[in-house]
This record gives sequence, C-alpha cells and structure tokens, in this order.
Amino acid sequence: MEENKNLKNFFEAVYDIVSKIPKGKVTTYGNISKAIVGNASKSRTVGNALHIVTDKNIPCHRVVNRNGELSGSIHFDTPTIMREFLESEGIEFIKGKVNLKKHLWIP
DNA sequence: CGGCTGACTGCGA
DNA sequence: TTCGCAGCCAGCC
Repeated sequence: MEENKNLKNFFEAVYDIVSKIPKGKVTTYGNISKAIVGNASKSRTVGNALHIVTDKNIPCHRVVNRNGELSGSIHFDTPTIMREFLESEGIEFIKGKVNLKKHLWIP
C-alpha cells in the first residue's frame, strides 16, 4: 500500500499518528516521518507540527528524539511536565531518558 | 520571491 | 551511548 494520501497535509498525518500512540509507549520523530513519507528526512517537520499545535488530544509528550530524550519538553508549560506525564503512564526513565528499548512504539 | 530557523537524523570516532 | 558535523524539508518573516 502507498502512503496515506487521504490526509490534507503532512501535519494532519503527524497528528493522526501521534494520537494513535498507545499509552505507556513512545516513538521518535524519525519513525513518524518514515510512517508518512517512507524516510526520516522530514523528522524536523514532525517536531514543527507538534510545536504549533495546541490540541491536548495529541499526546505529543510521547514523542521523543532518537536518543529517548525529551527534546520537546522545553516547549511545554514547564520542562518537567513531559516527564511527569510519561512516568504516570508507566514509562521508565534511565539517566533522565526514556527507555526506548522497552517502550519504543512504531506505527 | 529569498533566506533563516528548527520539538531531527545518520555517520564516524 | 556520547560528541561533533552536515544534510534535508517545510514553515515563517
């Protein structure tokens, strides 16, 4: 099957995938980009999409970078709220980073 | 229309 | 895994 062309644009696709991330799981910007266009070249655009959005229905706190770091936490109300959310969902943190080995989810 | 920035990634050491 | 460098793409001014 080809990529989802039903969506209006790349941003819509990002929101759609992010909102489907199961509780207790996390994914990376690159994985989302790959799930949409087939490669991680637009990984930065994925982050931009979550940056402009203010919809609380989108669990953007479950999206981290390839190292499992909460690089986007600085854009939240507080730089610690992102980790608090993940911990409350059962995500394990190792040295201040998400345990991708255990909680990584791919679309 | 042109240039800069960014919630990134991949590669090599 | 961590550090540094370069590439890619879309949105914004």
